[in-house]
Amino acid sequence: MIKPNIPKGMRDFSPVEMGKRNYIFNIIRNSFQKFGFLPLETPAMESLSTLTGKYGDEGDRLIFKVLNSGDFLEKTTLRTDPTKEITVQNVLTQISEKALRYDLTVPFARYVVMHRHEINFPFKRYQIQPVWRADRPQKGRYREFYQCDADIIGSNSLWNEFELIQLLDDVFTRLGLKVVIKINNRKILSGIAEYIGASGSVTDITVAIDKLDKIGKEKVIEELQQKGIMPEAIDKIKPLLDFKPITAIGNETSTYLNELIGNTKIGQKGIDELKVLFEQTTKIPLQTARFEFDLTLARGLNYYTGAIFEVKLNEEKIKFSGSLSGGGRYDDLTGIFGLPNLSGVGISFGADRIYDVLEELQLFPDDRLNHIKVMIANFGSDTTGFCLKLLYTLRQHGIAAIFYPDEVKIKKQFEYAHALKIPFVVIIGEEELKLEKISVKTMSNGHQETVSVNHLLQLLKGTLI
RNA sequence: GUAGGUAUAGCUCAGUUGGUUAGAGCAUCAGAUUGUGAUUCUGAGGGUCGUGGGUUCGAGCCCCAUUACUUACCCCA
Repeated sequence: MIKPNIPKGMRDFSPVEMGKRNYIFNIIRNSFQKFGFLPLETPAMESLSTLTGKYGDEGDRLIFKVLNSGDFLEKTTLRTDPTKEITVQNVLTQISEKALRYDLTVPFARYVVMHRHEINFPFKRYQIQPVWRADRPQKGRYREFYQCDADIIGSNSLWNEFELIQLLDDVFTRLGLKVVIKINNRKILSGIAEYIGASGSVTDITVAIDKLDKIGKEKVIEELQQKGIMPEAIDKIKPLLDFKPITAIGNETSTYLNELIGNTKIGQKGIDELKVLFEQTTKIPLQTARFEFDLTLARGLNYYTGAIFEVKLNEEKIKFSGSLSGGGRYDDLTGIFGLPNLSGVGISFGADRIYDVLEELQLFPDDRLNHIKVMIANFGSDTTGFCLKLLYTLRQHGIAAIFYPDEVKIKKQFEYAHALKIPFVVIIGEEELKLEKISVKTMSNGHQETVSVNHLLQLLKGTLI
C-alpha cells in the first residue's frame, strides 16, 4: 500500500474551501469585466526559452522545469561530446525544453507577439490561472498558487494606471479589506541612479532599497557597498532612505524629489507621471483604499519601467507582511520576442494570500458558500416517484436540489443535510402522499410546515418570508 | 541555498527527575428516540509514540542519524 501524499507546497481544496475561493475569484472576475478586460487563458507549460531570463537569476532558479519525454538521456551529446562540460545549465538545456509558467505576464507577452495581427490594440485582457514556483513554501507562500492578472497593452496613456488603481480599490472594497495602495515610479529611481553616476546599477539599487523596511537603513547601505556602488553615490542616496510614505505631493516633496534626481530627464518624467495620478485621485477619490507614494518601493521584477504598485493590508487586528497585489508599467516586455515599443501596464492579485487574510479576519460571508438549497429525504420506493418528479420541478425552476439516494434512517438523512449546511429538507411520506402536500423543514430554526408544491417553490425562491 | 522548531488516535494536543496497562477534547460508529439535524446522556472502535540505530535493568521522554512537515532569511503573489 502506498501512503497517499501530495508534493511539497501543493494543496487540495475541499468543497468548503472552494466555496470561499470562488467567492474571491467571482469578485475579482466581476471587477475585471466591469472595467472592460477580456478573458484569456494560456497553457500551463511554456517553452523553457520563453521563461528563462525574464525574472532574474533568482527567478530562473525557481522555474519548475519539465523533463523531456522519451529517452532524453540517449539524445544528449554530453557523454559523446567531451568539449561540453557537465554543468547544471548544459544538462538542463538538453533534457528539458518546457516548463510550468512562473507568472501570467510573460505568457501574455508571448501571446501578444504571436497574435499581434489579430489583436485590437489597446488590448485589455484578464487572466485567472495557477502559476508554479519551486520556492520553499512557508506562510503565505505556495508552490502552486493563483494569480489574477489584468493588463492593458499597446497604450502609453497614464489613464490606464489610474484605471488600475481604481480597479484595485474596487476589488478590495468589495472584499471588505482595508488596504494601502503604494505607488512609486521606476523612472524616478532611474533618474536617481543616473544622477549619482550609477545608471548601470539601477536593478542593484532598487533591490537593495526594496529591503529597507525589512532590514533597515544600515544594512541597505551595506548591501549597496557590496554591490560596488561608490561611497559618494551612496551619500547622495541616503536622504532617500529616510523617506516616509505620503498621501499627497506638495511643493516640499517636489523640491525634495528634484534634488534627488538632479536634472535628469527621466527622473523628471517620473515625477510628472506621479503627480498626474495623485491629481486624478483627488478629483475622483477612491472608495476605501489609502493611496500612498512610497519612494522606497522598488519591486524585484526587473521588467518594470514606469509606475509600480503594491497593495498591503492596512488592518490593525492582524499582521500580514506580504503584498496582496502588485504590478506596474513595462515598456518593452514584448521586445525580447521581436515586437519592440509596445508599452503595457498591469496588476496581479494574489488570490491565495487574500484567502488567508479573509480567513484570519473572518470576513467570508456565511451564505453563498453552500449552493445546495434543499434536500428531499428518502422514504422508500412508495414515494420515490413523487420525489423524483418534485426534484425535476425544483431544478426546472433553477433551485439547486438533491434527493437522498439511499433508503436509510431519517435521522441519518437529517444529519447529512445538517453537515452539508443545506437550509431546507423536504419530507414526503405516506401522509404527505395522501394529502398531495409536502412537509418542509427549515433547518436554521427547526420550523416545519406542510404545504403545496407552489408554496414550496415560492419559499425556496425567497419570495416568502 | 542559510538558520531554527516540530513529529504521540482521523484532527488538535497532554504525557511529571526515564518506571508497570500511553491519555483528553473534537470527529466517527452504535444506542437512549421505528417520521427529524445542531443541544443532552450512555457505550464502542481507533496507537509498532515519523523511521533506523545507541545509552539503560527499563525509553514516548536522553544521545546520534535519517525522513517529513513547519517558521524565518534570500526572493516573491
